[in-house]
Amino acid sequence: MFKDGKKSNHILDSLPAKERERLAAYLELVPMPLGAVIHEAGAAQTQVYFPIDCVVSLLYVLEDGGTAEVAIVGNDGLIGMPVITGGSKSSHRAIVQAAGTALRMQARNLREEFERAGAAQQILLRYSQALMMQVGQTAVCNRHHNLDQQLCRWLLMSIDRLPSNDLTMTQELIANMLGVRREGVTEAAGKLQRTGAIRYQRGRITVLDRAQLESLCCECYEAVRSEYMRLLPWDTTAIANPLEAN
Amino acid sequence: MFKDGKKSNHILDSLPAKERERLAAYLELVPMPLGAVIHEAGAAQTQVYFPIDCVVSLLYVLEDGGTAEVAIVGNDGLIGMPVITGGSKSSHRAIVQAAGTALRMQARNLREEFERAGAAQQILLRYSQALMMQVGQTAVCNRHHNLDQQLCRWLLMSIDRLPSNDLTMTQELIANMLGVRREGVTEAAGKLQRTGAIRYQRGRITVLDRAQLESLCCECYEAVRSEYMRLLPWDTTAIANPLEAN
DNA sequence: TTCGCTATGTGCGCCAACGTACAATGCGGA
DNA sequence: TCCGCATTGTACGTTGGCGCACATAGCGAA
Repeated sequence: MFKDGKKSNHILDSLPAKERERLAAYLELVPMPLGAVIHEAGAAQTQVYFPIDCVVSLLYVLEDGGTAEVAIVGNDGLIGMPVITGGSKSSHRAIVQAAGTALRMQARNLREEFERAGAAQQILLRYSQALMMQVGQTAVCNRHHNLDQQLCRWLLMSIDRLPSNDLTMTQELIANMLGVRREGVTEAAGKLQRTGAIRYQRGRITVLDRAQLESLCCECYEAVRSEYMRLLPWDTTAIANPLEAN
Repeated sequence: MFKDGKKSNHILDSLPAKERERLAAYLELVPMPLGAVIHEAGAAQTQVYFPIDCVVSLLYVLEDGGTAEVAIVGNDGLIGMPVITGGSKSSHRAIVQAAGTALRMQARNLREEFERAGAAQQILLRYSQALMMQVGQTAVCNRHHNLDQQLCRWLLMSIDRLPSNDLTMTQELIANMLGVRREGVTEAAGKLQRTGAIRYQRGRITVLDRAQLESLCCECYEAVRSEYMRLLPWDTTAIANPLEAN
């Protein structure tokens, strides 16, 4: 779905040629190393990032140090919505969960493009709705679904945004994202490995049987996926007139 | 905080006189009866609502009928963000949790005002950021905090958006909102009643000791409250130049 | 090769919330 | 006044995830 072989960002790809070229002048390809904190919670965001082949998590950090992921962003979106919405700061830490590259630009340049009220504005607004839905689904999933299901959802959402089926990620880090114990992840991942759905060795996870993950997963994965497809049909033929595509 | 004695909606109040008058022509005062479904999940939203003295919940309904609230909206916000963001439909059911009144207008009229790119656009975008933060905090809270804490948060958020400290609400309905068992709410509410924080009788809850609720509550309540204050300083003196108020 | 560190495996008691069942209570209408 | 129903109270076994403790196993540097 999000995985398309092309190394690009769907938000940028969806723009008409003129807008895309205008933004291209500001864009800079930057490496996104594993674990890098792209934006700290509460800090003003001066730059925005369009992931190409990396995955970034939006994480909330509690006073006691506990963490919980509220959303995953890959080449389907961008990091830096508060730049658009005007609040400038976010309450969430943006941290690189899978290394790769992204296109970066100054926040003010994106803000200017948004204010032109063209296709970019339309697409950015739709993305904000998609992101809101994803965050809401995280809330629902946290309430109602068990760790096994949530791990499947998380794995699927992650590899959907990456060029391969491999993740470089320890169980400890996955536990931080899901806001659960590391031992719980070990147990859930062990089940998946025994049934052949995944394989893992010391910080490297490979999804072997995607269909099995989908069948074990809760409905949240598909709900978010289909809402992203509805709101952001990044297939360029479908985006011709996004307003009709609702 | 949100509770100010005035019967009004903070989004509308924050608008400069010209914008407010322009919108006033489209606004219609409507009753919001308890339990009314203002918008069903997946249906196109043709009207938007600015609550005055009612509270509306955004609820996600799972395939098995389970529910979970993702956000609470009162006179601090509006129902109908998808109208602005362009997706038109929402995945959440909007249901009246506390009866009262709201101002209603046609979606297209709000959309037009948004497209003028004036103060209304700025405020609506900031509201979308505040709402996003609230939804994210629901996710975090669902993951890390127990029912006692969540009930306190829920009660505080609700009465903050109402003119009095009374709620007409059965424990059964609260359980639906929090996505937990009714018996669990009975137990948690029983504790609060024994310590004198609240009083309740058959579908009517009165908050007696707000400070006690705050002390029993998790950090999520205050985190959301302060983010709303930062993004939407609806005190008209503070809103004079919202862009500087970030 | 060996050592040291990081990652994973496993076991245990504990607790919050669950599902279920049923009792008690109070409000409103006949 | 009394009945019926919605609401609240209580109990009991089950379960998923927690906190803790410690064992095992790979990988990389010396």
